[in-house]
Amino acid sequence: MNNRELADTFTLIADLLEIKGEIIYKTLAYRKAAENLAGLGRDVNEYWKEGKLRDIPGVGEAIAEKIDELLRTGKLEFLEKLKKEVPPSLAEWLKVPGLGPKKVGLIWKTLHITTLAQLEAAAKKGKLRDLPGMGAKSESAILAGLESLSRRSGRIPLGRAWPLAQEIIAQLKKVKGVVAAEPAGSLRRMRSTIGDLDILVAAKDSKPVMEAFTKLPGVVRVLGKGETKSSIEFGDGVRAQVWVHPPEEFGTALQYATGSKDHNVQLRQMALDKGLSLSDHSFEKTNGKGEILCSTEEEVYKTLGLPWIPPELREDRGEVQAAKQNKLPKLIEVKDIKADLQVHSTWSDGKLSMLEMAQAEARRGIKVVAFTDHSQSLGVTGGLSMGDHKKQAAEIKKAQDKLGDSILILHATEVEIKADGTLDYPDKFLAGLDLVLASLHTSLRQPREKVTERVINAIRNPHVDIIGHPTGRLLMPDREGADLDMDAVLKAAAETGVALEINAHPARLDLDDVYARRAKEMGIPISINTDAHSEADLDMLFYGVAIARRAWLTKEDVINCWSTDKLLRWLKKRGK
DNA sequence: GCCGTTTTCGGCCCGACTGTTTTCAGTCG
Repeated sequence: MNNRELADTFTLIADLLEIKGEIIYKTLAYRKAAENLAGLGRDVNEYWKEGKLRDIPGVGEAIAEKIDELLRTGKLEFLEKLKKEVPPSLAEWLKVPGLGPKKVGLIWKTLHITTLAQLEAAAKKGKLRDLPGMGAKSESAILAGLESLSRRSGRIPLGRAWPLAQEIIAQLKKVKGVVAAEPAGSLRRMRSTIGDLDILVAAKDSKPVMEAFTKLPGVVRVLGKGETKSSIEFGDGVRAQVWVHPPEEFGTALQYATGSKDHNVQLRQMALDKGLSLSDHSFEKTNGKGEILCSTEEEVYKTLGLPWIPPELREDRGEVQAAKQNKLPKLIEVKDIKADLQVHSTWSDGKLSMLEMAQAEARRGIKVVAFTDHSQSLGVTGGLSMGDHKKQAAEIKKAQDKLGDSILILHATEVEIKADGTLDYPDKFLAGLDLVLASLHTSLRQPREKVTERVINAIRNPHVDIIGHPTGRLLMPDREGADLDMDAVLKAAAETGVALEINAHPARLDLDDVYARRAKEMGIPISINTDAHSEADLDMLFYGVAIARRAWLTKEDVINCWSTDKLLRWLKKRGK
């Protein structure tokens, strides 16, 4: 069982316990443990082997025993018993917007139904409205929720949420009296996937903002409309929520709405230690009268005696401690990136010629571009034969002459790590290229040992410089990555000094922050690349930088920020 | 069920919004 599966198991336990009516803090404990397992960045099996399960935050005696049983036997007696008490299909009901554990429990216990289909049928027959505490409105809300659930497809990729949020913000900024409008929540923290879109607006009068917000184009449902908060749903199931606060409270409000929840818990505790109670409105003095208003986030953190913490770090992963000690990293920024080491041209599946692409890069201040067109076995992309590379080299020479010293082109390849674990070109050939990036595109569903071995083979190849999008996951469309033993992969990378990529394309964002941070801690160089196939793709770089920032990376950690000399020396030392 | 420079028991965020009610429960973030 891997981290994800364990996390899912504990989430299921939490759901079922909540429906059963167990005290809320017990279910919270299971959820907390599940969250920490999912975001661990290290294989739980490692903790288990070392007998250190309880080092995992949120894992105490009872949950450690359950993890142990799951890892030993693949089963959990406790859960099997629980499933007999509470039908596991009821956990699905909790995903219906507007349905919580209390109502699920009530409907299940009184009507003796357990599936979503039965729930829908009951609502349509008007059987829900007579239940205690429910009426015709809650019944139609459940039907609307069921419909909305069928439209939704889980979390929204950042690459979809971000542009949509920018559109909404642009609309809201046009409303009279709006002083500021900003993304908040996981969107502002730049998580690779977002639950709902959170937006914060500063304005004295909230009414016109709420009017404009609930009438945005594409809105199919208004889920709520109040004085300080409203939420809407778009046709594709995406939900957005807006808070409106007066400008003098904007700092506390933005801080609050940005989260994460756990980060905020820490700040509130710090506030209490100072005799202050922190809310989205202000700091209130706990002893008597008086409050401190903050119009900016800087003031909020300053009041707590902290430097401002970048939103990408606010995940309760040690950032508050680091801020206290004034040890926050100076996070990488887009302007620090001087090289793009995975770019495609018309030689394979790119839209532009190498010259056009290099010019587009140069316009964006990039000094080195590596053309990593696909290798021969990836037929669908028009992968290059070794003969093609000779012709490509000639074209690079021509393009370089035209470009002068505005930008340096590297003759590179995105070489396929084939299903049998070998690379798509012989070593001798790879040795002649300026840069070799090796990636998985095929046979991602191989068993863990097999697919891990493929990647490690590539890492151990002396001619490979970078592993591209290491897990192969896709966010748009949603496709899980290979079942890699990331501990083994990171270990091999640390030993050989090969760089691991954070692929900036919003469809990938691979590595994600958790592994990128571990890679940094292990001294593995990171490479952030656009994987651009068109000029528009070049402007997606900020997504990759955002993931790097979430991973606490500085410009020193990322080879794309190095001077051209340093980068070339590094490539040379790697046996080129 | 977890956790502890408020430490082995007693907290664990809490306010906005909605619907079904007449003072509150459930959901959500």
